[in-house]
Amino acid sequence: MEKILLVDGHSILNRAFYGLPDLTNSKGQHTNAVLGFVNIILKVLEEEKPTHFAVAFDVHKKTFRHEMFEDYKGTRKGMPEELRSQVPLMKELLCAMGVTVLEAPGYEADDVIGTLSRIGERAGMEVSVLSGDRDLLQLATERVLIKIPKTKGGQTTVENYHAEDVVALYGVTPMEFIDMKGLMGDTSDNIPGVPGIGEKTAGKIISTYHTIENAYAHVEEITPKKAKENLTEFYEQAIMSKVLATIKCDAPIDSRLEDMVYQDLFTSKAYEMVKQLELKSLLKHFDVAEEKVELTFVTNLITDLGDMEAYFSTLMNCKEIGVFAMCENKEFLGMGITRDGKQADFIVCSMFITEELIAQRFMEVYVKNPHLTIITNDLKALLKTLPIPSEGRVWDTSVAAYLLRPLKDTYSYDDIARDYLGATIPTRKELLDKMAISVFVMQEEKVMQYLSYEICVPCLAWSKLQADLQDMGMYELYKEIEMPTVYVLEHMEKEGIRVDAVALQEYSRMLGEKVKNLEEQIYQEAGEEFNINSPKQLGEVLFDKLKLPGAKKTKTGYSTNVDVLNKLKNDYPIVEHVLEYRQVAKLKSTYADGLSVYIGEDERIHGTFNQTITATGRISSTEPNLQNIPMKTELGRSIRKVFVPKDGYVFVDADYSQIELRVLAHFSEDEKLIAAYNENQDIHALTASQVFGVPIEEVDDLMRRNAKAVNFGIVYGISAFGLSEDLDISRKEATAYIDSYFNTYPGIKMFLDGSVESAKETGMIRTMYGRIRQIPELSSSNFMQRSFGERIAMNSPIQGTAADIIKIAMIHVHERLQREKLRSSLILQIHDELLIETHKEEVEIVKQIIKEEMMQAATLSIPLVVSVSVGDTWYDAK
DNA sequence: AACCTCACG
DNA sequence: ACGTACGTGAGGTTG
Repeated sequence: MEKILLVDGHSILNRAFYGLPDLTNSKGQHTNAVLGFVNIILKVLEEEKPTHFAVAFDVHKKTFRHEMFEDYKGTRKGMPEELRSQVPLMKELLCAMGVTVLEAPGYEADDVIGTLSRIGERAGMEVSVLSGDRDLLQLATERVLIKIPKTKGGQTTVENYHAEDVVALYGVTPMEFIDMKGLMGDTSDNIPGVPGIGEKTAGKIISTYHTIENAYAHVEEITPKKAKENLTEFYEQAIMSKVLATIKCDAPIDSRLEDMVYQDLFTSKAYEMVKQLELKSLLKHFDVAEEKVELTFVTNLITDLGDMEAYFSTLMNCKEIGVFAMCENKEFLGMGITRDGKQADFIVCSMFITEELIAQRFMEVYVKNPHLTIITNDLKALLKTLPIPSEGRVWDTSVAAYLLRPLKDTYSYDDIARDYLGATIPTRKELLDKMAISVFVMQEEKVMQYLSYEICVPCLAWSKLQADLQDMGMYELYKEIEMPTVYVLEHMEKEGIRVDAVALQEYSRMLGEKVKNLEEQIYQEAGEEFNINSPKQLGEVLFDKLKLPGAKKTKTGYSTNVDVLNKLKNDYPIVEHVLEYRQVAKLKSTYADGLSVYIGEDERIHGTFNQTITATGRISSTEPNLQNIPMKTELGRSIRKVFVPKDGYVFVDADYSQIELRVLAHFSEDEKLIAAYNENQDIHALTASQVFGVPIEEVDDLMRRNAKAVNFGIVYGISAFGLSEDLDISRKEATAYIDSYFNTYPGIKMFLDGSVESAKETGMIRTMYGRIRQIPELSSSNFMQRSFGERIAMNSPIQGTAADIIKIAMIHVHERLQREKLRSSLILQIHDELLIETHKEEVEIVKQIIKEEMMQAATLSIPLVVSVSVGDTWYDAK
């Protein structure tokens, strides 16, 4: 028998939207509702196996119902933008899938579905209706099945209702269901009903009298009294409500049933759209032979010395090869190479095939074959064993993928394969779990599969990545800034920084003593022993037991952070001691003890610098983090005394003066700010003078401090709230500061507004050197999310450009130190600061180089100012 | 694993 | 009315 499935488009899309977490593609388009919709209909199609299929949508135009109630459906006009933008996409995708999309001007989707269900019934079909809206239950008959999806514990199940099921559940027939609703009303649909009659009373009345009219005829018999009175008084309204609640079954339908024949949804048109939307999980449904990427590789083990020699000679004729250093726990096990992206060759280390030999042979080939291009997904790792010189013939796919989508958290081969080859392949974890790679397991199927992926995926994906970089105008950024940066970071990691382990231990011991004393004192003041490190226990002691004022709540309990405690510390000694305890404990655990475990045999710490982490283009530092070594307090700062150069060397440290504000001055072309920088004025004092309207010589410390906070706030994407929190002033005052600031520097206001505006248009921001960052938050309907997006749009071009500039400086400094054959080395980058371990004989030249290269890294409309200092420890070199 | 707190730019 | 300053990483507690 023929069967038609009718879907209530808006209600299902709505359910999908609220049922799924937000999902955004790389262009900033929200896609969660579309994905959820498709998943629901696929499930139902599978269940129902209909012969005909159509989806109905409301036309967003006033219907006659609006004329009766002006605010009718008022609740729906609040549809969030993230959902609204998905409605046309959904219709388009359905059309691409060959599904009939029904809309009737002046009629709700309900009416269209009602009409079609009657047409289907009359044509002798079975009818199934899928909707999230229980109103549709009135359409149920013996032949019309209403299906309502329900989410239970993350699983979507569908409830099915024929006429008898409606009777069983509500005690009324589907037709009576309308009358029932006429009585009880429905706030979400703005159907008034009769006051004082809810679901229970309505059910009782209708199951007895079957219609509102009949109930009215017997109104004297109705109980309770209240219902009787109200029905009498509001009878007209009840009848009107019934009309409103009635789904009309006479809507004009353009399409014919024959047009609604259900056929294969996975057309090539739909495939294109799903790909555009980046709904990866749907791609598997498409059977597009040429597009469906099957990634399987031939593997080949090379364990014989002669075979290796022969293999390397074949590389003399190669153009592009994929390379992977097979390592485990910093031990080199062999080299993986692919010449065509189809076969993965493993050169395995042994007694005869040593790491050095592989590296030597490989380098020979690289030098002799100038057409050879090397592609890898982690160049910095590869360079640890293969010191390939940077000649513009080496490409890192993870860095390329990072530039294209800097918000992703990983760029593993499986990410690259999915995003650039359209292939879903198992991750390392899925293949190996916790298994370690060794030469002994290298012949195991899964290990070989894993290695093949690492070797071949970058090789296959490179052309697409390169094209995308070019399309996005980032190829130069990639080639001239990001790739050279890989080499500098690798160099810094290899060099490391020397730490005096004995001095560090002494520092830790000293801190330990302080911690002990503070602990005892705090216990005494609290009258009990508790875990001071536990915000929960601390909060209870301070605010419950000792009844201190100013308790602020977090999600889980009292807030005990510095801002809260600082306000109390002058009145309560215990609070001051807790603050001191916190500071000392942090120094001991994170820095003194935390750092000591990283000191290697060579007395040095070799941290990791990450290039594909931050959203803005900055570098990050891990294991340990060398970019957050204390500086602000003397006790903390003194840890820098244990960072020492090797014998015969000193530290030369250079940092940019206010690079972000200078970038802002350049971008905004604000005359006053530019003039101030050109005259090398004290920018915070000047800002204070302008904002507070006093002559510059009368600016006091507090005014300058406040102005400085405003300047910072501007760079962060100013908000009155943030500034008021930071300065502990009222919102009103903060607003006044900001207004005054923008009056002083109108160019800045123009620039920041322009940044937000263009970000809203394009969904992304761009730095001076073309780096992008997508900002999906900008299209959020949530005020907080959207405001966050706006602040990102103001801050990221500035922070990102500063990050670009220091990368350029690093590259130039490093190259000059190398080119001039100096013994000095760049060893740290802390966002606007570079640290060079400098041979004592090279101090002057290094000072000159670093200053010059940092200043000249970018040409802005104002000078880049760099301050340089020299010292025997990092502490002294600041 | 999530949360809080705090170190840096 | 909403409730945050931008970008990070690490250690500790808690469930």
